[in-house]
Amino acid sequence: MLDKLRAGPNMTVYDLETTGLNPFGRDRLVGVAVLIPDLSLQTAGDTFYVPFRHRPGGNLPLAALYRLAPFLADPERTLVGFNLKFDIHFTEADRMTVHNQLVDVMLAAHLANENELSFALKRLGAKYVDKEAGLAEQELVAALKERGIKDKAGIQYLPPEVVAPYAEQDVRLTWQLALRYARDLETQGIRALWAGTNEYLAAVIAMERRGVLVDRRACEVNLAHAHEQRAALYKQMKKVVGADFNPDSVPQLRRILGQQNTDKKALAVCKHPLAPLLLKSRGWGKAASSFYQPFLDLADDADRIHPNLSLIGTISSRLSCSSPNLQALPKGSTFHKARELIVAPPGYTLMSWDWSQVELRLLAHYTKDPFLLDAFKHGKDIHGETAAVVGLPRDLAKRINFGVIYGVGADTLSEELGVPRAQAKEYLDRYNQRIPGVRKLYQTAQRIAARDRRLPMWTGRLRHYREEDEVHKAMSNLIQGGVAEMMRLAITRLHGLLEGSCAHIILQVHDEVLFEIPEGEEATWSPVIKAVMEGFEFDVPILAEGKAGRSWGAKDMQPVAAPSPDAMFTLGA
DNA sequence: CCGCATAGCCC
DNA sequence: GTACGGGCTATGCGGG
Repeated sequence: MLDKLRAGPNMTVYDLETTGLNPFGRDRLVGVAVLIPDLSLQTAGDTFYVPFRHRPGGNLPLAALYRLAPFLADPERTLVGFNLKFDIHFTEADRMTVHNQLVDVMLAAHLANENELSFALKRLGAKYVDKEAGLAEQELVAALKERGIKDKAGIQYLPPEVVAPYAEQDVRLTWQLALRYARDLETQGIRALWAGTNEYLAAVIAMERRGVLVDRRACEVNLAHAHEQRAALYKQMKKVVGADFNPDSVPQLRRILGQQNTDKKALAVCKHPLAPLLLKSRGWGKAASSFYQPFLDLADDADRIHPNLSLIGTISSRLSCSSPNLQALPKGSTFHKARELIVAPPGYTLMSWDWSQVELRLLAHYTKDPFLLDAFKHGKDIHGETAAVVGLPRDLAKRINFGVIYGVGADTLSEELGVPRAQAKEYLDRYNQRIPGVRKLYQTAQRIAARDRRLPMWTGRLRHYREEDEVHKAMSNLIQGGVAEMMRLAITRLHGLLEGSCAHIILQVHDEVLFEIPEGEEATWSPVIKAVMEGFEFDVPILAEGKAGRSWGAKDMQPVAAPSPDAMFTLGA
């Protein structure tokens, strides 16, 4: 195989079998499937399956695995795979570094159609390559079952010759899909975006691998405290109710409170003596079960959490985040102290950089509305200006500004603002009268989406519309997707600039980037980060603000003195 | 065991 | 009459 790798094209199709799903824990690769493609397309290419950790034996020594290392480290070579994040994490768990150019077929599938019901290799294979693409896996599952193994994680207990046909079919499917999507994306005119998202993938893989450091001791203390609080509150609530009950059961609460709605908003105005206790109990419960406990469960031996950052998790091209969802950590309240648990390692500072009102700025760019352009070009307070022209308090204006991006209607707005429907309608009418560009963009975007069944973001990325009833989201998609594309470009650029240094990107939260910066290098990197994040040529300036501290918690973070970078980096528009 | 409903957290 | 965009997770509950 090594000879053929050397003699063949500078391209490897690569797929690993593993003992499980967690490369940051105890799971390791079991075998390596490789396809050496025939770029003339005369043949299907040669496939190999090399076993290393099968329990029945028949393995090659790990020394043979490391002979792949030079190929994987070669920046001139291309690595083709399906969900390469997975394969690369496992490759690196065996202390090999991947510096190939990446081509991820799963990302192509998402670019081609973000509405795809499943992005599983077998499903896409069956749909676009071969109806029987699932057969090899069925045989594999049957072989597992014969041996009383219910989980695919048991693949290591099968002999290599049983696994090989399955593993080799996966690389074959991957390659066939790669060819199929190359044509598809070419037809759609978005082939270049595939290269762009593959570069971004490399940055995301690095973020996941580094992960974030959690303060384990503080997690344990907070968890115990939350449990104590919850237990004490239950005692009080039991007295109020007069019997045992389950505070997590909505049907029981409905009976006790005598009302249908038991959510936070309803409880806030509920006169029942149980309501305030229940609110507190839920607060502590949420903190314990959604944040403190998962942090402890998911942290590795070095107290680092490696979240799953999915590039196919949203239709808008944002990242989604799971295990845990670090994009949804509470910003701070009486109960939740989750962000404070994300801390800087010794010798480092955490830095957070976020864009200021970036969605509204992109909205200004698209609408070209004089009011919005003027406000942002002259650094005015956008919510204050909106309040002045619409004729309402600033905090309500702020909420209208967020609402219009989503295409808010009078009903929702009246609920949101706590004013009568007629009043909300009046606000919206006045908004549209004084700032007419937004409504116009809403209609234009919707018209294009309905007519073409697709809508391009400013980078060319497409949002595809299957159903007519989705096109009302067009403007929102355009703005949210547009910001996500800005973030993709900024992160890709920053990843390149930080490579080889001791400063690292560790997380991205839609319009915010979190860094670990070595102490003393803050002033070195701040201008670079600021310049990249502000380096967009739209019709209004794009601004980024930095904060730094020992944890991600608001009270630990201090503003970073804002340097005025030259326009060293431009990401176009 | 799984899907749905409800609740709650984020941008 | 329609109409607030995009996510993830925990828990309970009812059907199979």
